[in-house]
Amino acid sequence: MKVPLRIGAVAEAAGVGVQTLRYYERRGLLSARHRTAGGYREYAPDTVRRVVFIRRAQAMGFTLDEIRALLALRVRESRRCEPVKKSAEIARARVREQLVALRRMDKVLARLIRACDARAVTEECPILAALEPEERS
Amino acid sequence: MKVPLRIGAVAEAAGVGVQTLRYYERRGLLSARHRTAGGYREYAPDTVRRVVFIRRAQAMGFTLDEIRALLALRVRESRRCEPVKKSAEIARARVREQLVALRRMDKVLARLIRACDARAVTEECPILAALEPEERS
DNA sequence: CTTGACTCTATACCGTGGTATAGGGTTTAT
DNA sequence: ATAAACCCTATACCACGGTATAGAGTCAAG
Repeated sequence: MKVPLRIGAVAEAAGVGVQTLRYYERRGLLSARHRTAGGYREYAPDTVRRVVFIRRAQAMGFTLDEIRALLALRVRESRRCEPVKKSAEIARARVREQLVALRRMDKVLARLIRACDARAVTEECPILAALEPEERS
Repeated sequence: MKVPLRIGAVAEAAGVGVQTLRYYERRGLLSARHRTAGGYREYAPDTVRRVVFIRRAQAMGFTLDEIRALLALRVRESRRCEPVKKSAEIARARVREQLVALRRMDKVLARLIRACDARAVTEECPILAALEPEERS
């Protein structure tokens, strides 16, 4: 693998598509330091690390905008933890909110599915009944 | 409130926007039985119930496509529970998958945030460090 | 110097569930 | 008869994170 890398090599090494890298560039998460005379992007080898960083942060629930901020922090002030921690706390709060909503859904669905099994043959489907506005409650 | 209802009355009664109702129509969840000479949609009063049904099902994690199927089932064979139950089980499986992923995210984030609090002043930010591909592990 | 693999920009499109806007027509009360 | 309030279609746009396509140019090996 040669230095500097071209977009295809970076993409393959990081396990993403080339379109994705250009998309990250548009979103401000990535930039090619140089271009060849013909306009080809040339990347330093540590660009691959940067892309892997992005994918990992995504997997943890950070948005691309948040990751852009994290990357800026990483470059500019790697010893100050506070802003990064704040970002992580925001991401975690979002995650926990979704957890609460999903747990509620899971409970309701589980209950309805059980009701289906328990119902008598002549009764209405309990799931559909539960979705109906009370018709003659 | 007159019968038949116009789109604005249905929207208000169900607590949604008129655009949303037209959107549901395009998606096949709703249809106006008649039109006036001038082309206005006219709805039966139980359309409001139908829309409330849709919103409730959405709140439980069904997609609009799934809800369309539920509505068809509701009309055609309200005593047979099986296909509805199957739909609910698919929805629940999706919910549980997301729960697993989110719990994992929550754990990782919690650990990293704690690590931030625990670290010595001279150390690198543990969150950023965790996102890095191992540089010299 | 040609060929094939690669790259470039620009633009459109995907899914999801809508919302907003433009430019018009209808209904109903006064 | 007119004006307010409502409705119509069609189209574009929003977030989000990309993917696909068209049409052109470039690079490297043989």
